[in-house]
Amino acid sequence: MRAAKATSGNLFANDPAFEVTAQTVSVLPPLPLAGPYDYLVPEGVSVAPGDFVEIPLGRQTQRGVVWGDAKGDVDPAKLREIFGVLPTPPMADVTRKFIDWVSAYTMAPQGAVLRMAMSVPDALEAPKPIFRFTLNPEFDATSLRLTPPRKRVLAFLADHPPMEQGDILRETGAGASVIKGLVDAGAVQRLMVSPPSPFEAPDLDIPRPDLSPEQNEAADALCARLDDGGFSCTLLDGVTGSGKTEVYFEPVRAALAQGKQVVVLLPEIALSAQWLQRFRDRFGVEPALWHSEVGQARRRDTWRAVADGSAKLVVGARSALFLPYHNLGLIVVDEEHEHAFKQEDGVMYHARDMAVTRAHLGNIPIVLASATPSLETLANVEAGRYQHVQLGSRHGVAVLPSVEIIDIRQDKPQRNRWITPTLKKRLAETFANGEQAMLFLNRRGYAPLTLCRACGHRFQCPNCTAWLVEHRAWGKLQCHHCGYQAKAPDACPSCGAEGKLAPCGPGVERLYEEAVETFPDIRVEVATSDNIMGPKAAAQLIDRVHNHEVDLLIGTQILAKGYHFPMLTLVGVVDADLGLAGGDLRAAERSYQLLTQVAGRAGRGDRPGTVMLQTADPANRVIKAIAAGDRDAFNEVELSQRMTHGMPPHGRLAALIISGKKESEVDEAAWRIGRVAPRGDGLMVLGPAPAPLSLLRGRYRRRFMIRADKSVKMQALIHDWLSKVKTPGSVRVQVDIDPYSFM
DNA sequence: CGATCTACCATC
DNA sequence: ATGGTAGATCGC
Repeated sequence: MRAAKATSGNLFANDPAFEVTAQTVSVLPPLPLAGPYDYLVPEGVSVAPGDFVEIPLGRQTQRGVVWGDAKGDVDPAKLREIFGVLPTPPMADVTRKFIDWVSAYTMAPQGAVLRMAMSVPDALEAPKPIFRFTLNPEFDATSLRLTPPRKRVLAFLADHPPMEQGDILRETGAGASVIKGLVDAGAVQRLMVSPPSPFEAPDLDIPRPDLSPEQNEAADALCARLDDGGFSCTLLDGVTGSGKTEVYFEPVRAALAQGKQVVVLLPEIALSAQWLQRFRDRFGVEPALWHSEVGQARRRDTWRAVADGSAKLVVGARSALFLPYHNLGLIVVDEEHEHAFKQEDGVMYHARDMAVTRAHLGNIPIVLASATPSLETLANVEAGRYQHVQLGSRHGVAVLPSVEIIDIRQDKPQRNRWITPTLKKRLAETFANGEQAMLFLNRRGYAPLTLCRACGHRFQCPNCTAWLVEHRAWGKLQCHHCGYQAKAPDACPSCGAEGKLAPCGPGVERLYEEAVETFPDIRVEVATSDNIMGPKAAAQLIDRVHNHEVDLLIGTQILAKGYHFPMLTLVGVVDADLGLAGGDLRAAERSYQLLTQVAGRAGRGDRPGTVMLQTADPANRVIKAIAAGDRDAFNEVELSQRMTHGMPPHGRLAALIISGKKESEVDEAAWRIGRVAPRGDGLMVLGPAPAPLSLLRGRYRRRFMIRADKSVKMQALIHDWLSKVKTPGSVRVQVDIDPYSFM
């Protein structure tokens, strides 16, 4: 506990109804309560907003953050005293404002948002001190019995700064008892020091790498935004391979040179080993990483180092936005169009949008980078709210791949085969030239559906409205929504027929089988989230492809990320139509982005690349736009379609998800909510409808969709709506502002 | 009829 | 989140 500071005012001082002498404050614990609670501050202790405090709550001890003045809306007799102030640097004002803003926007309780900023309870404890040893200058050595180990230790300490025990032992070969003996004798002093930050300061003297004139111009433009000071949002827009990363490293360096902290948000950071290498090359150190795979102790150290300002550079997934920055000077959101930035459970927020708000509140610049910017961001550029920095050409000599369309209705693969004759021929040529190829199919497992040819039985997940996917490698049937697994049976569980179970449709495992059969002499590897787990596996795979130990890489969307394989010249998209169906608002946009990213894998070295799209609908506007390489045309059509339907970015969307274990209760609650649905101009409420996954993880689900004009106050509207209905506790009502998933 | 389970409610 | 409480359900 920290010692008391000077005392500040008293809230009830000017209210004659209360004779309260003690200071009172409101404290927010990281719990989904309605809001902060009021507490008394003990005599002699003073707290300020942002302080981390320990408080009694019910019969337990909780931690929370002093949020501000007491609200005074509860009986003063109920107030309890704060236990004390924790030895943690106080949370910055801007962080608290940000949490309030996110809470108001997402309609999640403030405490639920705070929980994301206090995700490491251990970090609030004082860090464990470490001990260092040095010579005692006042010690009279004449009476000391000098053994050889003692001599070595004393000599070592004489020409070194204070050292930790482990280092001394290693360097001198002495035992721990030698040091203890010297300390007891008074010859050596034990100093208690706070542990050094585990994060080295970035090296700002590494010169700017050789950038193209265009890259230099873009980098200077971004640095200028930083020099201007204040909030700005800039879209860094460049095709894959144009060197966006190296460009935004320059404003990062500039912000660091101002002594500020910087955060770079990446989607699926765990797999970006190549990005980290580029980072190391530019800044000479490891950044502070923040994502779900960082271990407990490292998390704690990182949280602390961010809070005390010693971690200057944070690279992380969306949750890194909620770290307790001390002095944040720049935010970068790379691959800003990625849907992985949208959190779909707990507090439902879009990290890119929240990042823009965070920059706004902090009065600092933010850079959004993408080769395929989201329509939302493009609309903001068009409206003049965001600035636009464009990188037109690929860096170095690489040229953009040519895109060819294969009409699978004309150019048919054999039965239960998925590679068309044309693609097969091109693959053969590629291997003959000693080059590499990639087949992209966004479907894990062997086959997406298994059915019985005798009785028509289909294997369905017991917890979800979804088919079980066969994973032949594991001998399992698996649900991709809830993780349910069952052993793949030989006989049909419905009719008992043996050997009648048939896989339907392709997955990457099945494609692998076909590839090996078709090209027996080439080396094929499969890459999906099932076998590439964590950064090490990803790095190893990248090495094997780089060293040309792999000729053909087959995989799902984890291959779409920005890996750089110079010898990869052919990309085959096995089913370009996947993801276009489904009636999802962003299906076309997402498909365009994904296929463009995949196409960007081809021909990044000095050899030109080719992308072949297999489709049953060559006239589709998404397919045509990719083939033509015409992003603007695609976006224009897509934006005008959204406009006519009042969809984002022109209008606003929200979803209500009503779920529970008992279907009848869920239906009842959904019906009652639907009965009092708001109506009005510029507003449309659809529902209740069974969600596409009407049963998910054992919970029945119904959905409402609210579409509103920009002028409608969506949150207030939903708040009023839901306050009119009381739903039983067994039914959960979730609000999803700006939904991305329509399942 | 007491033991156990569960829905609901409050926590400053 | 977490722990308490008042009914509901369970077991004998």
